[in-house]
Amino acid sequence: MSRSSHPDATALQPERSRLSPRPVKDMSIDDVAAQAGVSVATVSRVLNGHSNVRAETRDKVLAAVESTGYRVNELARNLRTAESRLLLTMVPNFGNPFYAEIVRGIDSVARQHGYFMLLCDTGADPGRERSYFEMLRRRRADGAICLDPAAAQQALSEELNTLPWVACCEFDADVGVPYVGIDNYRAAGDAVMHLLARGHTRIALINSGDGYLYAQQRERGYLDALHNAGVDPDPRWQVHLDSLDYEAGASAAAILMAQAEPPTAIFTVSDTLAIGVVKGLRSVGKRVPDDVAVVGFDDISLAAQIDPPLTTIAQPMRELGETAARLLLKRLANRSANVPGVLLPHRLVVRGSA
Amino acid sequence: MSRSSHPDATALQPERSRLSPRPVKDMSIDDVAAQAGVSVATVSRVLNGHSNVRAETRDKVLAAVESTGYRVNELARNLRTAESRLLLTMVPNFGNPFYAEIVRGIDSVARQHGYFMLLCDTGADPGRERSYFEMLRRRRADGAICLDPAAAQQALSEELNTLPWVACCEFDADVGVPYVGIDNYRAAGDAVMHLLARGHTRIALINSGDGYLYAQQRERGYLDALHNAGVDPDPRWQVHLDSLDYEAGASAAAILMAQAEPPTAIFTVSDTLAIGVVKGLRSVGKRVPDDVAVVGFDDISLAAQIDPPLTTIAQPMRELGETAARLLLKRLANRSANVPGVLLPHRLVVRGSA
DNA sequence: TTGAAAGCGCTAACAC
DNA sequence: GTGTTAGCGCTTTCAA
Repeated sequence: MSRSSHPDATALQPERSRLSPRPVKDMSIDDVAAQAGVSVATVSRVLNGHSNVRAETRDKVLAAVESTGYRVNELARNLRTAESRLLLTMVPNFGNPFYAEIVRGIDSVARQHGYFMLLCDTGADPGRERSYFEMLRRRRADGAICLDPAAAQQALSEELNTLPWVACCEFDADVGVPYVGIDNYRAAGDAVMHLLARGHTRIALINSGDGYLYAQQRERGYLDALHNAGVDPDPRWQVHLDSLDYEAGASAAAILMAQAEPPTAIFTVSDTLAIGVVKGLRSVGKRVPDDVAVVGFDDISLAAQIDPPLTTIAQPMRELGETAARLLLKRLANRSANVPGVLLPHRLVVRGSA
Repeated sequence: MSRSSHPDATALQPERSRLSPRPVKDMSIDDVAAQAGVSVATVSRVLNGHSNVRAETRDKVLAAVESTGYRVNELARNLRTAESRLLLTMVPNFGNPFYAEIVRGIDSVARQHGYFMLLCDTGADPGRERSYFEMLRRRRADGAICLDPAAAQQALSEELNTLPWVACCEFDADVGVPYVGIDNYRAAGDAVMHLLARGHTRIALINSGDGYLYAQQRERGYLDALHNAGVDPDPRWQVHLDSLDYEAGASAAAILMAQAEPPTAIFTVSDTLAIGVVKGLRSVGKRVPDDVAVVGFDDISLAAQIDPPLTTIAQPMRELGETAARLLLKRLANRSANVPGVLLPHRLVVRGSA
């Protein structure tokens, strides 16, 4: 039986008033039962909001709970009900502000359904990632949402398929794991077409490592958009970075501009990178957007704050998180439910940088 | 007899790799014991690395674990050992990059000691905060680290004292809860003295809400530093904000500059605010630092990236987190241990903005 | 409407 | 070194 279908037990356990002293030892359900003069079964029923309890009995139990300062031991409850009510969220790097809003979306849906969310920083390390999936196998968590790159690929070769998890942002539609994300190919195309429409043809791409599926998809979107416009992309303008942080973007931009024929526009697969690019450009004396236009990706809250404000592809981060959580919950509720993959819309946000 | 050892079981599960068949049903320690021809106690000993097991027996058990695909059920283990091995970390807002590195520090120490860390976003809401403390009482978590403002104050009036938690960054030394933080009073003084040394006397303070202890401490540091220099602080230059985000800083700066006698320097209690201030200043045509100098607080990684790079007070964020985790672990190991309060050093980092 | 009792899967005495 | 067994604190049949 789902606990969330009943009134929250918290409501039945009011904060202890200052008048009633703290229990000397930990109270168990037996103590409450003894105190109320009923059986433990009845206490349990009251705690879980079952209706088949006489009002008078319920009051006795509640009074006993109050006077003993009893708190349910969820360790015991979890064992009995065989669920931990914990959801894992795996992110490659929670210092990256892109994830913050997604995680909020997940958290809010999880809480609404009586789950807690455990945020796990994997450092995009498959080893750590696996250690978190291991938590699922050990019943420490009921399910997981993975924003990490490696998992989707590993799911092909391992029995990760059978575990209750969903992919968010990073996904492989062929792998049989429920997912939510955006159409990275088209989003990248939109960014490039915006730059083309502004008259740019020497358009660089600053990408993350190839380990990321989205990196591959956005690269194809970039290349195809260029081809469709009859522009021949210069391979020297495509750079892959291991890191998404500001510094990485800054130095990549400086290196790009040191070329004989430097690009006049830079498309970057993340806003954090783009912010670094703007700084890097400035450090070599280039103005944005006059000398070089910059387009980012994600639309983190910072994007509108920098100088110049960043033109970028907005991802619906909150919805991404909420949707991921809903898919997972659906899967948890019914293990054999056919949970779909879903693609959410992106949006080009034009600001000052391009 | 375990069904997965039957050849047919594999054939019935085509989606799994044929190399390592997974169990059809969940294996328990009894299944492993049966498979290995030993008792459950022996299996438990092997699993927990006890030394008093014959090597030969150990191998038998390990082989049985392998062949059954057994995973320990930590729900059961937790009930038996009466610990969840989960630590809570409560932050008012995990979108704020200031917390990211602290949380990393906590996480790394926790993991080293076999604990998982659950990150909780309280939104600085005492209600949500209490619901997390409630998790402690219900044995869902073993201990907590709180970076939230309200807890310290509440600890005075409630029996929060008796719960296993430590305060980080936001603390009240009088409250009897172990804590780690910096000397906010002196740090603010250092920032103001730097500005004074640069010749400023019209120095504004953009502070957060009074609910934050650090806000009060930094305000006193600011006021006293000014007094000590014989400067009379203009009350119109002290603003309190509900929010720490970029927008809040931007509009506060604009309003400050609209005064008849606007300040020539702004000290801000957080880098995020300071970044907003720089943008707000720019939007009303003021140059930084030529027209107005800006000093931030925290030294988040972004601080060095913006234009101009931010002068700020650096907090040792990683160490703050690591120390908090160690204090908590110490308290958990020995409930009656006398866990101290600790103050870590801050540092003025001079960059371009002041 | 209530109670008695059987476990959930594990660890740790205690016995051999 | 290894096995037997008694719980950990709860939920949930099943009977009354």
